[in-house]
Amino acid sequence: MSKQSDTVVPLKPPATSRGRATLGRLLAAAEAEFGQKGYHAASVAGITNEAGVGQGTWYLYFKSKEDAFRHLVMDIGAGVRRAMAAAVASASDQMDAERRGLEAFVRFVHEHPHLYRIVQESQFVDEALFRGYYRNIAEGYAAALNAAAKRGDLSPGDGETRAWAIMGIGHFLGLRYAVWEGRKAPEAVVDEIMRLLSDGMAPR
Amino acid sequence: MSKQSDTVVPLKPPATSRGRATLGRLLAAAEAEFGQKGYHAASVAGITNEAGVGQGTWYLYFKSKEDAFRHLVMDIGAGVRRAMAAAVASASDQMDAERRGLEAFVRFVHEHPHLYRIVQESQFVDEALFRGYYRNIAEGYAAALNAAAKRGDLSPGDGETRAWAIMGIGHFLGLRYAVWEGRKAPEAVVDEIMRLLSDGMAPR
DNA sequence: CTGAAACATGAATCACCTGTCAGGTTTTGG
DNA sequence: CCAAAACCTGACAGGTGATTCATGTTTCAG
Repeated sequence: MSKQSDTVVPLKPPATSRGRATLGRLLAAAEAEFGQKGYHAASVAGITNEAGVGQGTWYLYFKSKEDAFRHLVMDIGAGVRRAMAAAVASASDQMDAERRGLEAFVRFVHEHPHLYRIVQESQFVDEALFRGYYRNIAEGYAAALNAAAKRGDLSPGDGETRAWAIMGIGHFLGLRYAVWEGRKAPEAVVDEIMRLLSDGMAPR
Repeated sequence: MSKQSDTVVPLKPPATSRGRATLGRLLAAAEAEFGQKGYHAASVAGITNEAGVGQGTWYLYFKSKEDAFRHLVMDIGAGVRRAMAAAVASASDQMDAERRGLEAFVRFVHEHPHLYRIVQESQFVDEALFRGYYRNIAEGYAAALNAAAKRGDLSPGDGETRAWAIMGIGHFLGLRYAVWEGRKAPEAVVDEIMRLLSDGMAPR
């Protein structure tokens, strides 16, 4: 689960419960600050202030501002993958999985309103982190789509291209509704998208 | 064309050709610097330095750092819309227009590699600017799709939802190929996307 | 209870940034 | 050619920011 995480995780996990509480407040404050202001405009002073601790305390838990930011991006990526995998597990067929995945994604964004901004800022901090975020999602997704096509659950077609295309649809769906309007996607909209995905929009 | 632009355009257009040349170098340097480093990490000193002019010169042409950035975002948005409108004008039917539009978009991104980063940074500078960028594109697009559906050039369906979905597909297509790999989208990939858009991927 | 380990602090350091300005240089209209 | 307009400059004023560190305070094992 935390293959890469270990390289950026806090220096040492806190040993006392006081320490764990402080780290928790610091992480929450960091997510809010990075999400609202972006990486560069966010300040360690602002984060520690919001968390109610002294500035020096930050460096007890993180090697640097950048270190903490990486931590956050990878946590978010893992969270998205976990939420979607869970949602899709109980699908009856692949088109059903698509709908559940799309809805789970928008729901996750709705619960993590800082997700987009944090992920997008990551490209200015570490391009590999940014690309990895999407590639990690796309990889598993493409494999699932290819398997579905092979078993006849989808028409034949390249899973990788389909995966990125559907990620794009989900991205803008989440942006419009969860991020901009703070709500889940209207059912009519999801229905329309599912029609597009299943039957396309060419005149019959 | 420049309804909003006027409010942020350089104080006065340069009167001499020397002035126009300097403004041009400044704009080019600003696009590169903002694109590479992001809004907050980019510095006026860095831009003027790259443009080969004194720092004070910047303020002869722009009210502030933010002003220039807005200028850039709106220019880019206008450029995208213009390029896509031109590409689509000669389409024979709507599905043909989709392909031309998609290809024109990726081509435009390929020619303006800083586009994504600049547009994405705009949400930390001025949320309305960021949303406007996408809404401007989506509006015209949705109208075109609705008209096409009405005239029977597409199956019936909501143009707005379709517009945002296809923008999402285009966004990731441009990201993967034009931005990340510096090339146009492979034809096979565009073909696969067109199949998805025209016929969907449900098993027949 | 006690000493060591963990945790906390905020002032100080050093770097860098935006926007201004007084003092030039270049271009242009007449 | 010449005065006015346009353009250019880089040092500076007024800030902010990340990170360090000397100096405490709190927690906990034994």
